[in-house]
Amino acid sequence: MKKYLITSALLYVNGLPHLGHLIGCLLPADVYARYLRSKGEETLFIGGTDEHGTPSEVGAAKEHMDVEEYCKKYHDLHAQMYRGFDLSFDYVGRTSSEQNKEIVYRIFNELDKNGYITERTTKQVYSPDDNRYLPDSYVMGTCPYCGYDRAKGDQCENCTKVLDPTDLIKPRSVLSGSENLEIRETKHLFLQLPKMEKELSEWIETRKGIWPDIAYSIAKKWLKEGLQERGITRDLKWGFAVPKEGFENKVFYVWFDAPIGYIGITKQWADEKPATRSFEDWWLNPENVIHTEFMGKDNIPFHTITFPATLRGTGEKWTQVSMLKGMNYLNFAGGKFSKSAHRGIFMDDAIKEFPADYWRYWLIANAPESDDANFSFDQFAATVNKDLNDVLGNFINRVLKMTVNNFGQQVPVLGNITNAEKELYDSLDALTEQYTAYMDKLEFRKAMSTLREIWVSGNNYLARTEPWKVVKTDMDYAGTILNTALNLIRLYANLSAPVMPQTARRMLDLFEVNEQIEFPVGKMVSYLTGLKPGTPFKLSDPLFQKILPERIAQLKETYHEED
RNA sequence: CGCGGGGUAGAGCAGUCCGGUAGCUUGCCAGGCUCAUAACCUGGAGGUCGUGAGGUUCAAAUCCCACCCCCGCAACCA
Repeated sequence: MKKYLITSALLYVNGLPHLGHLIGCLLPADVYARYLRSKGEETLFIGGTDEHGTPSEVGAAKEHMDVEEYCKKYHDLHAQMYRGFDLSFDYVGRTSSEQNKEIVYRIFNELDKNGYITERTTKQVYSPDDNRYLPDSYVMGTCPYCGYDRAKGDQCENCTKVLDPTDLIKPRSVLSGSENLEIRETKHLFLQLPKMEKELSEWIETRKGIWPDIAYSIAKKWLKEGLQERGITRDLKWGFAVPKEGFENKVFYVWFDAPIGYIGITKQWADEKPATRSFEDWWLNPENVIHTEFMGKDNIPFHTITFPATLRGTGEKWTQVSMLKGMNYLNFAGGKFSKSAHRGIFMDDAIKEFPADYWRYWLIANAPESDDANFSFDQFAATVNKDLNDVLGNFINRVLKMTVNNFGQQVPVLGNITNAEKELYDSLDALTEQYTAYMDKLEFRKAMSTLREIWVSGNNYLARTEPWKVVKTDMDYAGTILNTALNLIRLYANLSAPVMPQTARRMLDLFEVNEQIEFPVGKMVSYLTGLKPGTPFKLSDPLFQKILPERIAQLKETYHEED
């Protein structure tokens, strides 16, 4: 039996994650992981924070903290928010861990041995006043082409020309504003991607039609333009020291050690219980592991080109990515979410406003799969009110109350079934098969639309059988209808659990059965006759609450949503 | 002519690969039902499918060409 390895892109530790990060990788990965587990598949779900690099050093300085302390602080905050949203990671690790260092060194040494690492001297901007080398984008100045005075050293945002820091007129440091800059020569190590171009190209070709278009086409684009050697070291302090003579005072570039972090974090997980776990089972076991990666579209080149090249270059049999889900961006009120400007909705605020499942359902049902999507409170409220309250919540409520009023607080006896039940079974067979197919293909929007259809089919069944009338003439059949409807609640719990784990648990716990979540497969009739007659159930408050117009207006104001 | 994605009812989307009477959700209107969270079920109105009195075809949202608009990316901000 193959087993499933699921990784969500490691978010940069600087600052707090917002809804865009949540839907970009964390949440879809979690839904998929929960789906697979509930089907009984052996699943390992890995996540964590990406910590090395200039932004961490700068961020730490701003908060007058030691870099390590700073990263720990934000790592812990991230992890706390992941728990708040019920993200079921098996381990939330760190790219700065000892385990990752070990793997990074192992991979680097293999690459070096195999001739994929070369040295080259480059010119780099050094700022004595900041006491550091500056990445190109940390140098600002006047664009020589358009005269824009806030052009960055890698590109002018005004005229879009690609620049070198040395092109800028009156260059200055973004950090200190100092114009006292030097160009220093510095030696760096480069990964020879061109050597692997052909091999990568052939492999990517096999992913056509399997990966989403956006992932395949971005990878193809890079290959078409021709791969270039890529620097994997930096002149920084915060990072893994490069284990090579002459480079001891340099560290690996974040994009070299970040994806390797998936492996390092798996080792962190394994090291907690070395008797029963090993990272080799997952990462050096390509024949038996299906690896699925989730990421935002900006991450696609690194996951389709650089990271696979890094693993291949070692000559070892690392587990490579099988399926890759690249998401577009979620925008807020027509603009972008922004960490630096703190614009949009951040995960810590979101969880204070509404239960995790409200967000989880809306985000997955509106996932930016084919294009960038927008978040607005009007749409959010409309979906929560209609799908969750009216269609699902109200169904559960009406069934429970009707049963209590006619049969007491227990599941009535299932008597003879009629065409109405047979047709319900048939339609649910078809719908759940479709739902499963969409989940397998990671087509989340379509999966949610099908799940909703499944919920609607319950209301439809009641409209057709009219149990409120039947109770007056035929209590046996009325019991059969309500037995079926109660079983639907249990079925819905199991089907909805990957997206709405808390709600699903509450639904299942209405019945005193003490069951685990289990994803329904095969013929639905067995799931619709599973509750034993006489099983007691609870009445509970409605599962969801509507978001009223005043609340919407208030939220728009609090979060500065523009119309 | 940098590259990629997108432009389909008021809103949000599917359909485009493999041409064949334009579909879903919401909103709106009407009817049904009255068990339920003013909920549920059914029906209806609403679109010259970005533009081109373009091309191919018996037939184009779908294929080809040109142009326009929006979003993102350009390898040192993850």
